[in-house]
Order: sequence, then C-alpha cells, then structure tokens
Amino acid sequence: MCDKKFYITTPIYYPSGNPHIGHCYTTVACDSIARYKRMQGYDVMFLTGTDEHGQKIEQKAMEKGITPKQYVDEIVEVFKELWSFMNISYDRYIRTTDDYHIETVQKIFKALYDKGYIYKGEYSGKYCTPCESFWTQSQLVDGKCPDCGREVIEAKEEAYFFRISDFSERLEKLLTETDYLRPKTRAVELVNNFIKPGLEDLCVSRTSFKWGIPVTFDTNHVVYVWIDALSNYISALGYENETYNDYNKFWPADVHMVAKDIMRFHAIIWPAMLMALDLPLPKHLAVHGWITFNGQKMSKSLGNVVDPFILGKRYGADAIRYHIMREMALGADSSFSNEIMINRINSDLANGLGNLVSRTVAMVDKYFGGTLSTERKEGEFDKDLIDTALSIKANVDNFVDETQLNNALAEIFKLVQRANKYIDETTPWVLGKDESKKARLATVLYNLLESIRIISTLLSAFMPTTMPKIFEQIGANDFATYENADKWNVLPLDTTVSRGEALFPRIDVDKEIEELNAFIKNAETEVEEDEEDAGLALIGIEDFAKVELRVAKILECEKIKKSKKLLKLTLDDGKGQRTVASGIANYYTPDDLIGKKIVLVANLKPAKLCGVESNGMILAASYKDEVRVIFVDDETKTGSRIS
RNA sequence: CGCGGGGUAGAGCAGUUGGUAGCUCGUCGGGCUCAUAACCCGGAGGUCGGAGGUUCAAGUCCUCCUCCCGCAACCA
Repeated sequence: MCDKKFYITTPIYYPSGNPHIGHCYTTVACDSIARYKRMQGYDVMFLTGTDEHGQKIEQKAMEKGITPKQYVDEIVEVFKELWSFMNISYDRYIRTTDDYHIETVQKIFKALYDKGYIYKGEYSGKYCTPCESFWTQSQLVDGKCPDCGREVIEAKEEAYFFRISDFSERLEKLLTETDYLRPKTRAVELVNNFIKPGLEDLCVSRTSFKWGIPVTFDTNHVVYVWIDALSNYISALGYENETYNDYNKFWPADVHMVAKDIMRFHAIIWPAMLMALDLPLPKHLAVHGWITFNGQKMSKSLGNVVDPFILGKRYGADAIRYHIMREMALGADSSFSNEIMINRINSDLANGLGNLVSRTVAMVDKYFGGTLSTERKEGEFDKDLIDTALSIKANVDNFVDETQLNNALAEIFKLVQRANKYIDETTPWVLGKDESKKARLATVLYNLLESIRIISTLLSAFMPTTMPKIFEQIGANDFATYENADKWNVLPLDTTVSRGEALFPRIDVDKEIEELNAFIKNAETEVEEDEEDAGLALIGIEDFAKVELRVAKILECEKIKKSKKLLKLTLDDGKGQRTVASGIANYYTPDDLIGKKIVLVANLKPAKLCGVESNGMILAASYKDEVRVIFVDDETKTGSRIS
C-alpha cells in the first residue's frame, strides 16, 4: 500500500462520428503517462470516456432512424475497439449516459442551485424560428441569423444560468499566477479574450432538445453540455454517487489533458464549477495542439483524415504511438504526413533501436552461442556509456512530470545513439577474432545488453507491445523494472539471449506512400458518396419557383477590405444596379470577373457583410476547397429569368 | 489600430536570466562490416524576416515595418 496516487484524464470524446488520429493523440499521451506512473509505483487512475448527450447526437440518430442511445452505443464500441487496438490501459471508461453519472450531474446542478450559483433566468436572446436556434448578440450578422440570414425575433426562453462572473478574479489568478495551465503562454490569450471583457453568466440548461440529463426540479430543462460533460472527472470517482468510491483518494486530478479547442472550457468553466462547489482544483491542465496533415487542419471534407486503424495495421500500434508522441510538443500543433511518420519510424525505431537490439543479440549469439561467459575486462568507453545510461531515468522522470513526452523520448534515444556508437568504438567483431579477448568481448556485449535493458524498460510505458519482446530477446524478463532502470550489473553475468523477429521492420518509403495515398483516395470517394447520399429532400416545382434567378452582368468588382474572403460585386441585373458580396476572394480576382455574366439569386433578402450591404447572391459550384463561379455566355440577355 | 502566436542552414524545430548559433532529417565525403543496405565520424550549408536603437557585447532587450498562422468576424 502506498500513498502515491496519480489521476489523469483524457477529455470525454463526442461520439458524433468515428474516432480519428486526433483522438489517439490525447489518449496515447495519457496512456503513456499513466503507464509510466504505474511503473514508478503510483496508484494510477486513468480515465477516458464519451460525452453522449446533446442536440447533434439527437439529430444524427434521428437521421438514421434509431434512438440516440442506440446511435452512441455503436460508436462507443468503435472507440473502445480503437483503444484496445492502440493498447490503451484506461482504468475506467465513463459514458455520460451511465446512471451514476446522471445522478451526480443532477446533484451537482441542484447543489449549485441551492447555493445560489445557478439561477433561473430568461434567455432573452435572438431566436431564429426556422433554425430553432438562439444566437447571442455578437453572433448575429447585421441583426440576422448567421446560419440562414433570416430575421430573428426577440424570444425569451426560460433557462438556468451559472454565475461564472463571481469567479473572475480567482480564475485570472489561477491562470496567470499558478502553473495550472500548460503551456502558460496561453493564459494571456484566455485572460484577454474572455476574462477581461467580463465573463457572461453561462447558460447551463436547454429546453430546445430532450437528449440530455433532466434537471430534477424542473423537468422541462436538460442540463447543457458544460455541467454534464465536465462533471465526468469527478462523477467517475464516485462523487455524489454510490457506484464508485475513490473520490477522496484520487481527487484532485493530477493532469487533465486536452486539445486546444476545448482549452477554454477546462481553463475557465471547469475551475469555476469546482470553485462554486468548494472542491479542490485539478493540478494541471495540459493543452496540446492539433495534428495537422501536410500543414492543413484535418477534416473529413478535405479527405485527409488519417485512419488510425489503417496505419496501425501496417506499422504496428507502437510505431504509431511513438510517432505521435515524438512529434508532440506541448501547446504547438504538430504536422503529420505519411512521409514524416515513415521516416521517423525508419530512422528512430528501425535503424536506431531495432537495429541496436538486432546487432547486439546477434553478436552474443555468434560469439557466445547465446549465453555470455562470465569473465570480464573493463575498457575505455565503458564509463561514458554507463554514465549516460544511468543518468537518463531521472531526466525522463522530469519530462514525464512536465508532460513533455517528446523530450522524454528524445532523452531515451540519446542512449540508443550512445550505445550504437559504443559498438563502433569497441569493435566487438575485432575482439571476436581473438580468443584472448573473450573477456573484453563479453564485457562489451554485456554493457550493451544492460543499456538495452534500461532503454526498453523506460520505453515500455510508451510502446507497451514491443518492449516485452525486447525483454525476451535480451533475457531481461525478470529484470526490466523501473527500480533497476538506474542501476548497472543487473542482468546475470551469464545472461542468455534469444534472437527474434525484427522489432520494427524497415519501411520502403516510396512504396508505402503510394499505397497510403491510394487509401486516402478511396476515403475521398467514400466521402463523396456520403455527400451524395445525404442529398436534400425532394421539393415541388412551386418551391423552386420561389427562387428568382436572373442573369446579371458584373460591372465592377473589388475586395472588401476588412475581409479575407469577400468580394464586392456591382451588378447590372437588367433593371438597375445592385451590390452583392460574395465569398470568393480566395478563388477569383476582380479582373477575372469584371464584364462577365453570372447567375444571380435576385430575391434574396439583403444582408450586411463586413459593413457592405449585399443584395442577392451569385451562383457558384463548390467541391472540396475549390469554388467555381457559374458563368453565362455573353449572348444571354442581362436580366433574363432562369427557370 | 480586435486578441494571440510565429518568421533561426534544403525541410522540421531548440535556443533559459544578452557573451563563440545548436538538434533531427536530408545532402556530400570518409570509416566499419556485428546488424533491419542499418551503424560511426567529418564537411558543406544561416548577414537568426527587414530597418533602426540600447549595450563593450543582441537570435536573445526597445521602436517601427513586413509576411505567415490561429481565435474572433466573415464565406447570401
């Protein structure tokens, strides 16, 4: 029994689609830290899960004609399958649809209400009836719905609010004066953008959809995402429920790891909730960037979503884990491309580590028949190798504690390089030719085995599948412990090795990239098909007739200064001139357009965009990130109706 | 003047409190042959975005300019 505990969490993921490499990023990092801490003897709680409520899930389920619960059940299975595939050692998996979580959330909501931090108010927002959505003043575009551009009405909806503003000062201090936020550079951004302008009370309930946790004392309302999702970190420990009872043991969390898009909620709302509940705050919020693919943010429509299953099957889960963590710098985005990944796997894992093990074991096999003789002879170079080997554990410890996994790995690989160098320095193949140098040879190979033992022990948290294979090969099964990772002469003098398969086979870069690109192409095709399948509902001719399409000529065109994407077009619609703003500045220059004839939607309600009043829109075809305006040939009379 | 981050060798990045500019990959040359055509050593390659300023000394501090990227706003 030890009193060292460690609690680490991933966010709970939103299962509105299948998991991708981005989900892996956070989860693999947490898993490695969790494993490392377990190795160090901590009693670890590693939590992950899924956030399963909300309007979007409700809609998706409806589209598929199943219940929301059925819908999330399916996707949760895929998540769990992926975690199993990636060898994720979570201790607990929370689903916000679990009974105990619901119980906790309801109690928290009530408690905050009783304390006066939640009050019933009116969401006197702007409401767009067709979209069934509320918008804040700042979201409105010229007072109109940002989604459809129609008039919004002043509507009032009953809602509950959380007095988050009560905690402004404490939050600012938390962010700027403590090391809660990692990296801390983000604190400025948060404080300037959200705290300084004044925190608005947060709307924490909804009546517009039903798929959520009901407010016990007012069942028209369901608890909105903030309180529902964030509470998972304590409900999973049994806070205010009977299912678990290790809240006292594990709370406060040591690390919440999140991607930067949800930093805000974890940096502001979650601490505020805990303050309101009078609970201790988590120790650290580690924020990492996104994985970008060839410099672009990953997205399905760009067809660059990396499927972790495909990659894992080709290169092994550990190789993917390694690459993700090696590239991951706290806070920064890391670019992902098949080429970078393959090169990394080749140079670090195949050429560096894999080859080191291979050549060492092969030599023990070749010169000693697999079992080292026991006589020894020290030599130069030994000390330097041993010093390096014994120093890395402490450094890795520090990096892991600071959630700098890329640096932790770099530290370990310093020893890989040092050991490879040691082989060159000591030239064991020369020693092997001289029977009188057997003792020296045994020492050299032993030192290599010891180095590999330390390397593989420390790496076992990061690559849990492959490292045991190394233990096996170097005969270290009983000795590869954390305690031994800064000790020397641990393996028996007459240790026995056993050759095995190549740990990380070298990858043929060109061939693989070609094949991976083929996968991506296929994925793109599927997306296309999906989009076609998801076509709109049928309409009658009378609906179409409501749209007034006319041929118009572009008289003038200029960029709208305040905007990146908008061009301001002056059109002749046959009756007179009108101005239209169009988001095509990335695809066309004014010169491309002036004098051309295009199709105008003439009866669209006006809207103001970046200060320009737009009367209508012009038709363009869009595909992926390509946009082409529909031009009409010059003979067509300006102003003629299209039907 | 909305907020923030960044421009350092071909690419990707480190550079703490100002004091000889480093790492990984790539490239070129050499060494070695135990090993997964792997390993080891060395070279080339940077006026550290630009211009001023502070200083004995600036990638590192100050000012201005410029470009890029996020957020926000916006793709009628």
